[in-house]
Amino acid sequence: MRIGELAARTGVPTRLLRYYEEQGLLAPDRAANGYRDYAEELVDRVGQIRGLLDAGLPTKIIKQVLPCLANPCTIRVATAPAELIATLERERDQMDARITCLSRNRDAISAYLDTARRAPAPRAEPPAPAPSD
Amino acid sequence: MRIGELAARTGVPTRLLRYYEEQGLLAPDRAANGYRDYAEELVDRVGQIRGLLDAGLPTKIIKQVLPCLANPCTIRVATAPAELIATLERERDQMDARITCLSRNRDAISAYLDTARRAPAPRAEPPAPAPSD
DNA sequence: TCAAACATTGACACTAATGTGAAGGAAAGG
DNA sequence: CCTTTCCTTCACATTAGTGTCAATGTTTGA
Repeated sequence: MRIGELAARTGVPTRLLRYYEEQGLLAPDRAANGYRDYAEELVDRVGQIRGLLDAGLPTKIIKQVLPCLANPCTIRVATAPAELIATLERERDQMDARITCLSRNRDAISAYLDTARRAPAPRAEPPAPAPSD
Repeated sequence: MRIGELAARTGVPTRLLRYYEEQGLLAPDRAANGYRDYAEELVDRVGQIRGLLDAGLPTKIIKQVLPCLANPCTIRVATAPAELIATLERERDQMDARITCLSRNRDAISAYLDTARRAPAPRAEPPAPAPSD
């Protein structure tokens, strides 16, 4: 499919799809006229890119991670030198840390919301600057 | 304590501590000479800020979230108008999505690492361009 | 067939957010 | 006095994402 259709199906602007390609995250074929030609599975790929970016991973890392996640069944072990393994391990550990931090804070927010909902929302008061507790 | 000590204890450069203050995430007192005077609990606060930033939350949101998470025991319900509640709910949902995405991909990476480790790391081969499966 | 309407291309520049570097000056303390 | 720490301020770096332009390709309808 061409870039317009992919944009429509993923909700990602054409401009951004070209940007991702520039960053090495996508590598569509080219038609004879120079138009990009996206394979069907790139629809999912774009979603995955969006998710990872939104999760805080930089494009440089996503570029390294994507090839390992593209075909879950056909993992390309052959393309994994020790260097990449190390990068992935580092990244996985960072993701673990991120998940932990996010979970903790999400729980804290949830707890706050629970408490706040129990009390009636008052008219806005001046922010209490750390009550002496 | 002064900015240098806080930087030493948190590992966050003084420059960045001033930046966070500029963004409204920290509001240390000032000594007579103009020096910033950080309270003890701001050590933890800085750690929390770093975690949230690394988790992908923008400073603008952290600024709203922090007051609710600062004193887990002394939650300031009074300062939570409906608007803030809505913001927090939105943010919590986004954090949920982020956590889900991160977890999924972390698991995928882990699975890849497991497989890759089972096979000997070969000399780098040309990247297999999506084998037909 | 011709032309208007629309999609795609590369390219340059720009914004917003996070983070750094460095200059120039003032305060603290030996 | 001299060094260290701190102050403000301006500028810069990086990353993700957008705006826009002129040129070319495609589609469609008169």
